[in-house]
Amino acid sequence: MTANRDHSVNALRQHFQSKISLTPTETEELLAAFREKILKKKQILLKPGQVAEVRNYVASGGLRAYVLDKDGNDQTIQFAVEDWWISDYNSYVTRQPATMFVEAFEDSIVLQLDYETEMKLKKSNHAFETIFRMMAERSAAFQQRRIILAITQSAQERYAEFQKRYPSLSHRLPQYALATYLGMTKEFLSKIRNNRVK
Amino acid sequence: MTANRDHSVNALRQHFQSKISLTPTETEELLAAFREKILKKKQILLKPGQVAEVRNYVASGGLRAYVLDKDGNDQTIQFAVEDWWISDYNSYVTRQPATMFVEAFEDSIVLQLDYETEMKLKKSNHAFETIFRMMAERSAAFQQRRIILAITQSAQERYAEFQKRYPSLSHRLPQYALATYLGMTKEFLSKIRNNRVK
DNA sequence: CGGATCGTTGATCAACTTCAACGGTCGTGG
DNA sequence: CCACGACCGTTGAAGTTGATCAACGATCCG
Repeated sequence: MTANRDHSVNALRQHFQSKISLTPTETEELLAAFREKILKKKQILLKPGQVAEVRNYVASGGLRAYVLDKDGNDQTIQFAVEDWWISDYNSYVTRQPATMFVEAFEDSIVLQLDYETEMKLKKSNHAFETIFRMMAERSAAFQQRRIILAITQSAQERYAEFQKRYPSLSHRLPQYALATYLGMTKEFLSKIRNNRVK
Repeated sequence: MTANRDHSVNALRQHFQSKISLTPTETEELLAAFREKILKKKQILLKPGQVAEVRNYVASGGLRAYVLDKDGNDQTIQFAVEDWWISDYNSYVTRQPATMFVEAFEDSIVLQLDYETEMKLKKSNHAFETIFRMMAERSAAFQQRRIILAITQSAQERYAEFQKRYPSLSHRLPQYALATYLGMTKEFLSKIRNNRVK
């Protein structure tokens, strides 16, 4: 649906414009490389074993990435809602098989950029290379902050911190997924939320 | 000492050559941007509150990055030995004050690249931009793997995994530092190592 | 040689998990 | 449009992992 795609692409245009200055021609060339994909809740974009062929910009809705631990429980590693990116980044970058699932937890619309196209863009234009460099830097810095939180804070502190930083998300995300993202069980998160922890 | 610097720079030259193909001229231009710094054990390169002005390539020795938690205990976030990089990456990239200490745990030699110089290099040459993009990508992918380990494994499994991946490091690092890196206390790591855990 | 630093060990304790049972809600097929 | 099952969150009891505390031993370095 074209109206749909226009709407999504406008969001992505805004996203890029807020990060770096591109000429109108460059901006449109970059945007033209993305393909829209519409997802139903529970729809899976990527499974372990597959190589992540695309990176996904979330135009609307929400997705999460998770792994299965040895007991078969899923452990959420990453969330993405509007204006965020998601993929098995390690797989996308190294071309190794993914270890994560990527799944929509709401009906969603994503804009996908595939690896080969991204490579060509980066090669063709210094400014594009800069954009992806900045995205990787932001991602690395973000993850490092997460590691610090995970190592230094208690379960309650991690939840409080998340609530403070993402007030709207803390209600919007499935609770079982948020719990494992924060490194605890769904039962314990439920107790924290209801002040039932000793 | 020039002989020293030659030796360090050779290591870094190797490092870059293994990653991307540069012309000899480009390689030397890049290497010339680094300054050697000699560190004694316990010497501190960066403290919280300062902006990280440089990224450090470890030519010899070993460093770690750590934060102080609310009880004043240090928690190791990152290690770097020969051929690795270290800094408060978040601070370096965002120009915000650091939250971490960066400290040598052995006598070390690092090659430092300061932020402004790096910016100029990246602007001046598409190939340099590519190098730093690749470094950021590797860093992001690495950290994501660490988050997965932290969330899905028990203390003993995390230690076993570390031992397997970095057999030499698991003996070389100060044990109290390795313990917090793996998200446990030094006492508990000691018990794991000596099979004293229940 | 002497003090500081680092690792070790055991006893106790706290944080968090596991397990099991239940209630509410949502969406899907009849 | 209703009914039923699946899914999700909640609660409490019991269990486990790993932290804390304290004391001691070893080692390193000045």
